[in-house]
Amino acid sequence: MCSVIETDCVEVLDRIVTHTQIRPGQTVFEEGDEAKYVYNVSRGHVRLFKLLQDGRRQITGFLAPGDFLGLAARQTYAYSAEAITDADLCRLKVGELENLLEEMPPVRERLYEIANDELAAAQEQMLCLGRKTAKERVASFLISQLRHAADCGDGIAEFELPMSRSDIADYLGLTIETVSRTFTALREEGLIELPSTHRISIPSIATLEASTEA
Amino acid sequence: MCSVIETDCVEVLDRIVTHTQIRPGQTVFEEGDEAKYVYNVSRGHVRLFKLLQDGRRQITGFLAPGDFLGLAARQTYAYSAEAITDADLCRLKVGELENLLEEMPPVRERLYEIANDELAAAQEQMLCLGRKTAKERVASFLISQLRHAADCGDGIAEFELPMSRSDIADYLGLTIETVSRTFTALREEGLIELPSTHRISIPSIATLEASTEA
DNA sequence: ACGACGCGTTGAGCGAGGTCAACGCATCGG
DNA sequence: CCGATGCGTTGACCTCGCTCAACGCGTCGT
Repeated sequence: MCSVIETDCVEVLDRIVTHTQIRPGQTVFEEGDEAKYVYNVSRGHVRLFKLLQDGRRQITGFLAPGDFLGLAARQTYAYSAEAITDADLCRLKVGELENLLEEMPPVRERLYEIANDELAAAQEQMLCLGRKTAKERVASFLISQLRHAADCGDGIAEFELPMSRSDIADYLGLTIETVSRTFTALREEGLIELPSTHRISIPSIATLEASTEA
Repeated sequence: MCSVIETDCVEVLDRIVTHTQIRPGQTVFEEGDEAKYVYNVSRGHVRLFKLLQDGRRQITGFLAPGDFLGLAARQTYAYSAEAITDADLCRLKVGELENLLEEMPPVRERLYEIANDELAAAQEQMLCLGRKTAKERVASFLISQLRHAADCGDGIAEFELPMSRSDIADYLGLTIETVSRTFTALREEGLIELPSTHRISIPSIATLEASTEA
């Protein structure tokens, strides 16, 4: 299922791609490593993050099946990547990717689009981190996770959160405790339901969306 | 000086580009506007930002001469843009840009690089907003502004801050007062000097850099 | 010349979210 | 079967940065 680039050329890809499996918590690469490979997530979930020297962590994104990893085209990776769940990745040497790009120019166009989508998401996240309250951040996060889940199938407003409270906290610039308290508060207000710790149900998307700002 | 794309093809550009001048505070475009044009800053400084309904503002970036505006390639702009100082922009219809891209494929490659640089900067900023203290944020900001200024000439560690305290606050996810107090604190610690309100001098870059984290 | 205004600074008090600590609950290995 | 471990929740307290307010200073229009 590495076919996300272009469904036509799966056979070409199969020849130059390596499949790997990783376990929860396992590192794909670390910030500063030489950027030899580009990856695509075919199963499971991955977190991307940056660390400060004293261990403070900022998660810059979560990846789901179909998402790319390490496209940044710099000499070294600008962030670290770890599996959240069991995951399958397919891996491609950056040199091979460049060959591919010369053979198939529209692929570069597609990569450009991906970069711009990520950029737009990053700017939205800056707004979140810089200007929203804890409640607004959590609500925004849940809405965006819902959209992601909705794309991948069912229209129903219930979905799985594969990441831990600690991951959510480090994504939203909060502490574990604040995330937990905010979930509880949202539940008590009837904005969300928590069938289990990692499962979210949203009775009224519009109402929750209203509490993502103002 | 729109020649930043490719020095070779200035003549081609001159035919399809329009020059405009804008005054401090004037809007270039607003979030949600139809993205008809791409711009390049040839003089002055510009701020990019997103707003919440109640007026809270997050500045996502500052542009200096040579920087591009509105490259995001979506249907509508994902953020607003305003002049900080008097500024000259050159403007290009997105359609024209696409023609240009087909004539000169390496330009697309360049745009891809630009997008990735912006993405890396955005991720660094997320780390700042999500996990750094006020002092660390201001120090990080000053170091990055210094690097920008250093690229554009003099190796000396003194430079101009074209933006107001309010802009800095909205970029760093702080209030005006906290920014002001932090400047004062950094000055009292000898980490920076303030020859005037919008002028910064850094006696020891290494020392200031050390206070951008941990 | 001068009041008005915008911008930056400083002070006093407050509150959202952080810190520290205890506890519940599920999972797991012995 | 049971203690250990990891994760999430809850409570009590504290602190960093926010709010509100006053003031200084430079600029501008009249």
